[in-house]
Amino acid sequence: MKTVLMVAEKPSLAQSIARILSRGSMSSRKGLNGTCSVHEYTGTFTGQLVRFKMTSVCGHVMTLDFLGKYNKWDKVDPAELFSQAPTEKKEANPKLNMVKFLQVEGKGCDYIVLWLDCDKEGENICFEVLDAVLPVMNQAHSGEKTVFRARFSSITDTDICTAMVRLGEPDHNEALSVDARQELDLRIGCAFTRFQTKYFQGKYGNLDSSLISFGPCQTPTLGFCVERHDKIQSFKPETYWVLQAKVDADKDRSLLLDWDRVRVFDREIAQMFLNMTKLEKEAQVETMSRKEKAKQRPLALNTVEMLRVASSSLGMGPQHAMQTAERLYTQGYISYPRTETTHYPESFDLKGPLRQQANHPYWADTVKRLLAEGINRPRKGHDAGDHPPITPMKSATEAELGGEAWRLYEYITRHFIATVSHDCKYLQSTISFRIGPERFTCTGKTVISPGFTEIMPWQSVPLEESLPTCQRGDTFAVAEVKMLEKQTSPPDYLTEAELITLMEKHGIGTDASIPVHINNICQRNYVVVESGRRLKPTNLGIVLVHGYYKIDAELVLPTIRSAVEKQLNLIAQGKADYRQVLGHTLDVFKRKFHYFVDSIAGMDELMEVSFSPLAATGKPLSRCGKCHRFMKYIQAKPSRLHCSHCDETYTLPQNGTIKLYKELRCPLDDFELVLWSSGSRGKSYPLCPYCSNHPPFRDMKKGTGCNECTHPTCQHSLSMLGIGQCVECESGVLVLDPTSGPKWRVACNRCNVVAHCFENAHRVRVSADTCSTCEAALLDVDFNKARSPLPGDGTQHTGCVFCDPVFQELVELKHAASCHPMHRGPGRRQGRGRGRGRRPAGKPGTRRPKDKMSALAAYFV
DNA sequence: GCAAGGTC
Repeated sequence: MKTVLMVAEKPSLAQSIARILSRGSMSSRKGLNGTCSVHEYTGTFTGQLVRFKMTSVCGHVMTLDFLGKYNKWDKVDPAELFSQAPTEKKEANPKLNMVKFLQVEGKGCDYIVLWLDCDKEGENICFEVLDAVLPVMNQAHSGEKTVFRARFSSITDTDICTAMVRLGEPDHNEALSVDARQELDLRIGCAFTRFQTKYFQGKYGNLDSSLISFGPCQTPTLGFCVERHDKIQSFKPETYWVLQAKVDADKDRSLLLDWDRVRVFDREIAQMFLNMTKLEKEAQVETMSRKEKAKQRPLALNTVEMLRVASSSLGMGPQHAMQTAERLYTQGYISYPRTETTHYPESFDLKGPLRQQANHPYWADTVKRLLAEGINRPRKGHDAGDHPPITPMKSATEAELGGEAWRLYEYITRHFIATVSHDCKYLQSTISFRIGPERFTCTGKTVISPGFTEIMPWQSVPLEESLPTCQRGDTFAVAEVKMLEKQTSPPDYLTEAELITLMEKHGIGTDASIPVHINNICQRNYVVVESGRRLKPTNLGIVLVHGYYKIDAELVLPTIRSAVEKQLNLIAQGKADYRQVLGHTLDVFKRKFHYFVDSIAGMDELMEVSFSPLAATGKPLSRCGKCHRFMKYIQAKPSRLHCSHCDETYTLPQNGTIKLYKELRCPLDDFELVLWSSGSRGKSYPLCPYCSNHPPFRDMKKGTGCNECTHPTCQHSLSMLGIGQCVECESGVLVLDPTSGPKWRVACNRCNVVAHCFENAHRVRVSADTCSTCEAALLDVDFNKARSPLPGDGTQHTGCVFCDPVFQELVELKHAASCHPMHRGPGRRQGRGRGRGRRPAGKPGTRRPKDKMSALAAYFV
């Protein structure tokens, strides 16, 4: 029997599609990466009985990057990134082992059906999948077609089944347009980012951003925020005047009337109108109208609208809202949260999800009534052909979901119920009056039926008293006419919700990437989120945008993305050649880049005003090995040492603190050593600022400390303080932390393993002798006389931390704590209680530390 | 160390 491999874009879709096509009779298993599943069933394909294997990727299989040597910032001129620097495709997520997985599953298959999302990115992923799988599939008989593309517009039985019988071919042009986009974004973004970062970080000490980035999406996003800032700055309040009239409606009620001229900006003219009306005793009714109006129920929910409401009403940032929504999705509470679609397919079962909510403590009444009286068809929205609108899939309570997730879920559910509710109907009454020569109006609204506003009370029509019934010619006594002086007020900073709307309008980013761009400009310290989730640009953000305006405004205009996308669409439609468009666009931006580089002084003038030069920043800390003067420690991101005499800057490891290390010097370059520490519970090691930036030995990497230095005799080096191979990671060596006493520690120089050794020793040295069992270096320990753990009166002991029975009892394995819990990666085990984390000595199957010399030898390869 | 786009 022949086998048909089918591939969707994400695991959840593979499952839904397989369930539809197999009519529920499939067998499922996890793939080798633990993330993607394979669903198998038999059926017919091109008239024969076959075995179907439905699986998925996880988004893009490959990502584009420069060849390794072009990623060395100080060796490559950013201008080379436009053409000379070759690019290569790498696996997008090496942990998922996607290529291997696809090849294992694709081996021996005869046909492949591509079920990737029906957009350009999906089309591109089709070819990534084919590149991986075609080489291992069975050879086709001559002329036989083996590659098919399924095109579907929603995940419904009819659409999926129709797609299966109308298979087409993947569209190479669409895929190529994505290849072009990837290459443009990479080359342009990296060139500008590297140039700006190096230029400004080399001059200023208090930029407070480790990166001065540029990108066709993030830069215009920042541009919107600064544009609003500029409007606020340049705003000049103007005084204006309005007339306000009050008439008596009944004995104890008066109506406030609005002036039809709204306002005037000339006091004397306002005064003239006041004079003409204030003596009038009566207001005459010119017209009275009553109209039934409706406030429409909302369109079904898509991602962007969810993010807007999450920010403006729930006070949740887009990134956080998206993470919360993803969790609700993977736990089965809501449907797929990334969708542009606001329209339910005709066949969509709306009552199913609604019935789920029929017993919910908060909205059972509304839902039951809707089910009994019949739901309203949702409004016709936009169908982007991706996924159905965001819909609650099962009922949940606050206790079950907890705080944030509940609030988002509650909103999604109320919104869903609203979409199948009726519109809100209200009566709008308008009375138009004349007082002397001037006209005034009064409007009032009364609710006829609340409709959806019952479930979305924040959308309710505000309660107002109904207006009196009257007709043309009726008169009301004027109680008062007065003139009010007011001032125009500046706009406020842009809210996140407004920014999302602007980005969507200008096609900057996608539903999935909009939160990422907003997050980027926050993390790079270009804007800060203020109360009400308003985005206020920082000095750095303002200077950058004003600089672009000065040099080349196109770099920050919202059209930069759409202009390029227009070109890319020509490729997708087959109207332009991929190479030509790519070459031409790169050429345009290369010219822009050179012009930008030549004109950078224009941006620098603005920088000078807000930021201090390197030489004027920081505090003196350690001595330079070249001129022996003090270098200044610049704490602001990225932290570094600067020698103003030599005009050299030495970057330091980030996310830690730096101290002078006993005025000790590096034997190689005479620089004073500093001590890097990740916090009281973490790791620390000495570091030579010069070696760390210019590694003295071929095997040493940049950015490392003395604990990775292979100097044969320096007392701070790995050679002198190294003990043995790390018990967890492949390449690390456990090194004695010479500063850790009296709570002595040994820490891996690569991963975050830390072993707490001896609490009450006043001296610990690494011996030249090695353990006869495991060949790790022995430790020579002098314990405190009063609190020695040794039997009898002994205070001195030499032994192996792994094998010596005395030491084994004293060693406890932990993981270094980072400065802040946020910096800890996922899934990292934290230090455990005494005992459990201890190394199980000599237990079969556990990895023994390699001997010290062979571990060291690995460094010299 | 960089972009933007998928997805986990």
